[in-house]
Parts: sequence; C-alpha cells; structure tokens
Amino acid sequence: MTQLNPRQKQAVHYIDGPCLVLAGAGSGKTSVITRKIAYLIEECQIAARNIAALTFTNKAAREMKERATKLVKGSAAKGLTVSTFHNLGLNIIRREYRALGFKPGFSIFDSEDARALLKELMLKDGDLDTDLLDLTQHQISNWKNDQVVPGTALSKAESEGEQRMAIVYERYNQALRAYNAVDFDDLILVPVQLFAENADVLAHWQKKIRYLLVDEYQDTNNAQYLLVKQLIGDRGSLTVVGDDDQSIYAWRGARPENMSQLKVDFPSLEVIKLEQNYRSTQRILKTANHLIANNPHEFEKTLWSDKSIGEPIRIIQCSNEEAEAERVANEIVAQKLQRQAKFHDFAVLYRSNHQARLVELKLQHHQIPYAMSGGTSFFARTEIKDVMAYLRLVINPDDDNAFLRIINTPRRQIGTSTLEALGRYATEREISLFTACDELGLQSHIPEKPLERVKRFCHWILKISERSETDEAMPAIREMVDDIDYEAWLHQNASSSKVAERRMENVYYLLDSIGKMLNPEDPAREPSSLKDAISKLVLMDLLDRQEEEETLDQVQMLTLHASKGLEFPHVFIVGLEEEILPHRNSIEDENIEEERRLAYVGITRAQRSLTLLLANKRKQYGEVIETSESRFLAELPEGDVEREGFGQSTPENNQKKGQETLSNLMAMFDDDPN
DNA sequence: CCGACTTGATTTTTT
DNA sequence: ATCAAGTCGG
Repeated sequence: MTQLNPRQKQAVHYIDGPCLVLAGAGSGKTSVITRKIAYLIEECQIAARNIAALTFTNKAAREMKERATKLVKGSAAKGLTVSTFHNLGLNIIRREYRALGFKPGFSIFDSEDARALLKELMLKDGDLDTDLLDLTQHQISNWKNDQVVPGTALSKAESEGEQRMAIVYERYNQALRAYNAVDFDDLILVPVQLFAENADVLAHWQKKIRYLLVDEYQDTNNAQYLLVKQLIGDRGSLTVVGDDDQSIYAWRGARPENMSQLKVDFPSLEVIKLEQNYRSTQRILKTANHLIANNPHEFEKTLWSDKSIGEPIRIIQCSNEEAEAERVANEIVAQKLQRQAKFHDFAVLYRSNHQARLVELKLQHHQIPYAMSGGTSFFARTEIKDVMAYLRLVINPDDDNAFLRIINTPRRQIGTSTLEALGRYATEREISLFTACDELGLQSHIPEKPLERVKRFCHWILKISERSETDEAMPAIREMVDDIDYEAWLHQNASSSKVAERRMENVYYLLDSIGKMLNPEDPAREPSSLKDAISKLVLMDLLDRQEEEETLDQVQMLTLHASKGLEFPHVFIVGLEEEILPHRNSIEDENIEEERRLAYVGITRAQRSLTLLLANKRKQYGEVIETSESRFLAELPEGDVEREGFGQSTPENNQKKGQETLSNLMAMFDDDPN
C-alpha cells in the first residue's frame, strides 16, 4: 500500500490539468484519491480546506477521509472536505439560503416524504394509481436531474400523460417551496441553478474549492456533472476516478457517458489507466475480462495481476433452487475446513433480494452465521420517521408534511374533518397548517373542542421550538419524546413488546446521535444548532451496530449491486440463469450490457476463488419452470472454468429441448409439501 | 380506530 | 406461494 505503481504515481502527481483515472476493479483507486489529497496538501501547498473530494455514499466519504487524514503529517488535513454530492449541496444551500429565498431550518424531504406529497397532490386530481405515482416521481426526478423546470416540461410534453405529470411537477415544486423544503434532487439542482444565475456566489465557491476530486465518476448524473463543471470553471483542477465497466446504476439516473463527455468538455484531459489488479487471481481476472469484452467500449482496458493463476472458476448446476442453496451451504462448510478459512471470508451474491431467502434458510439450517446487507434503512423506519417529523416541525413550522404525519400520532383526537377544515383554511390564506392553527378566523370553521386540541399541540411545539434555540436543545427534545409518551404508543402498535423495545432503542439512538452532533464540548463539530443537525441527519446513514458487523465472523450475503467496492476471498454467485442474471426486464428492455457489468462486478469481487451456481428448475410465482443457463456463462473462457452437474457436461446436452417434456413430467413427481 | 380481507406485486438503491 | 400494503366494514 505504501508503494504506488508507475500509473498510480502518474495519477497522483498529475496536477497540470483535468485528469480522468480509469480505475479497473481492485486497482487501488481509493489509494490514488487519498494519496493525491495528501500530495496536494504536502507537496503542492494547497490548504486542506481548499480541497474537496466527492463520493456517493457516506460510507465511502467516511473511509476516504479517514485514510487521507492518516496519510498527512500532523493535523494538516484539518478542514478537508470529503463528502457526498448531496452533503456538499446541502452545505451550499445552508450558506446561501438567503439568496435562495429559504428560511432557516428548511426541511429535506426524502423519497418517502416526496412520494407522500405527490400522492396528496395527485389525489386531488382524482387519479390515483401506484404505477402512475411511481412513474411521476421518477419523471420529476429525471427532469430535475436534467435541469428541466416545470414550465419547460409542460411546453415540451408530448402526450397528455406527460402534460399531467408536468403540471403535478409544478405543483410539487410549489408545495416544497411553501413548506420551506427541498428534496434530494434539489440538493444538487438548487446549487447548480444558483451558480448559473449568480456569478458572485459561484466565484466564492470556486475560490473555496481549489482542487476537486470525484470518486465513482461513472455514477454521476447530469446535475452532478454540471455542478462539478461549475466548480471547476476553466481551472482544470479536477481529478475524477471511475470505471465504465462498473456502471450499474444507469437505472437510477447515472450517466456513464459523463466519462467520455469529459474528453469533449476538457480537451486537455489526461487519461490514466490503472490496469494492475491487486485483488484477484489471474484466472478470475481473465474470466472477468473475457466476459466484459462482450460489451462495447469507449475506453479499452485489460486488467492484469501478478498474483498466481489460482483455482479454476467452478460452475455448478443444481437440479432446483433448493439444491442450489443447499449446495452453497455445504460448500461453505466444506471449504471452511479445507481452506482453514473464516466465515467472513465467504460471500454469497445474488441478483435480487428474494433469492437470498432460500440461501438464508439453508445457512440457518447448517448453523452458519451470516450477515445480510440491505433491509430497511434506519431512516425509513416508522419510529424514526415519526420522531424526525416532530424534529422537523420544531425547526421548520412550515413543514406541512411533518405536521400531517404527527398531528395525530400518537392519537390526539384530531380527525380527518378537522384537518380538512384546517387544510382548506390554510390553502385559502396561503399559510402553513401550523400557522393557520393560531389564526382567529379558524373559529368559524372548526368546532371548539377539536380546535382547542390543535391549538394545544401547536403551542406545545412552539415552546419546544423556542427552547431548542437555546443551549437546552437536547433536554427539550428529550422531554418532547417523553411528553408524547411515544414509548407507550410503540407498545400499543407493535406485535410484541420486544419489537416495541427495539423501536424505542432506535429512537434513543437517534436522540443520542443528535446529542453527539450538538456536543458543546467539541467546537470542531460542524453543526452547532439543532437546525443544522437535523438537516445533516437526514443525509446520514445511522447504521445500527455497524461496528459489530465488521468484526463478527459471518458469511456475507448481498446483492450484486451492494457488493460493489467490496472484496472477499471466496465468492459464490447464485442464479446464473436467463431471466435472473440477466434479469428478465433487462432482456425485454434490451439492456443486457448493464447486466453484464453487474456480473462483471460480482466476479471481480473474488480474491481467491469464484463459484457460480444455477438451477435447472425454479419455482416462480408458485409454479415450477424450466430455466436455461445465463448467456454470460458462454462468455467465460472455456479453459478456466470447471463445470459440474451438466449431464454429460457437453454444452449440446444442455440445449436439448426434447428433454423438456420429460423434465416437466418429472417435476410433477418432485413434489414439495403443498 | 382497529382488524380482517382483498389486492397486487415479485430488479437493482443512495442521498 | 408469499408477503406487504391498502381497503373496507364493524
């Protein structure tokens, strides 16, 4: 790790202009970024606070910052910015909120909040359809990523459906404004628009960020690339690192074309390829290269390794998905002994989450400890969303979304009719629900008793709000949670008291995290007010028991997507079948290339051994269907794979369609319970 | 307001 | 088949 290879060195030392580092899987790209940060600080006399590195996830940002900080002497890395795109956007908005017309304490709507808002807007139109709702949300996100304002969307709409969506888009944005809120896309879009309109503000940020580095560049979307271009201006003080072969997020707006676009936008671009892989055996790399060669390439790149040849790649065909899962479990048990390995040396990768279920069962059955990635993220949990809504309302009374979520949670005997009347009144006078509560004019619209309850709620919030501006913020919000007797509410609603206790623990964890952020003992803590802390919090990933996961000896189970950036000595990939990998929808959409990259990502996770599995038959939607092997298997180098369980093991045998009827017949006898 | 029933979906996921 | 979310009635 201390010694860089010539290419890596070149990438670190090149500062004469914009630089694109094509970093193959396992080629040490994080080292290049962190070493370059250290180089800029120590050799180029650029102050750490004038350097920014952008990533996509908090985790990546955390790790990168830690590594870079360790690389420089003393505290020279103080003030260094290593953050996600969205966090940078938030910082920009936070500093410039006045110019943008936001009030302090603005809320950040996550996808769920945004969806709820959209749902409400569309419900008024009378058309409600989950498909349309998702489509609209997706479309609005696309528009925002492409800098399309509602007016333009409307004038360019080509169908009535698009027109309707554009109108919803406009109202959605208006609602966000009224709520003093932004959504995730706005965190990028709003700064971009601000920079485009206000040269002074842009100049300020350009001065602040003298050198910019971007990780996982192939995952940037249009808006993110624009932000990068604006910040760089014509100075060329930019290094981006990426791998077009690992672009697996096009479906959520990533534009791998941004890599080739760099050559156009920055003609002096220096392209440096990192092709030496430090992770995998030669066979694994050969297999990966062979597969990905089937994709068209803008940048040619061939990974190589000076590691040993390694074991052949194993492809194991099983009779059905249960046998496949069983085989994985058996292999792990056997190999663990043979190889003197730990459980955490093994990873099971799959295309979609439901594939995990069977494997999970079999691992349990064999008493193999495992950890599964994914699941509901911390901030998607109901209890956290509830408490966050309280906090949002405390710092931003205009947040009607938060207001509606908690006005009657826990129950305060405030029903729909009261809220409708309140809503009508607020809409008419163009004020927020919270503000409306205190208006005298309400008396004629809402009966006395409910009005009394609503008012009591608002005054209570207001008191907390006032106290939260003092140094008593923490006691104030702790009392708030006590006041609403949230714990009792959780017990009332949970299936068991154990679940309720767990949820309450989450709430306390959230409060503790806020407490840490507000800690006055530590002046280096950035967010100093509750307002800052809450908005930051929405963008954070508070993983529960994150440390434990890394230290426990468990088999890792994850989706292929989630595996990106990780590595494991021994990797199993299950379900190498048509319709699974490549996924059925991708076949229909003729988007095989991204699926191939997904397989490529999976393969390149393996350090020492790679086992691919597939099943002949698989239960799908309740019926047994005959599967056919993934086209990707035929794209692997014949001489480096070892097939097992393929009948006579000649490819022709597997193709024999004549056997289908027989197999189907046999499947009928192959009965499971049910 | 809650629970039983129906309905529908069943790629990937971060911020 | 299975599971989650949404709907409707008591």
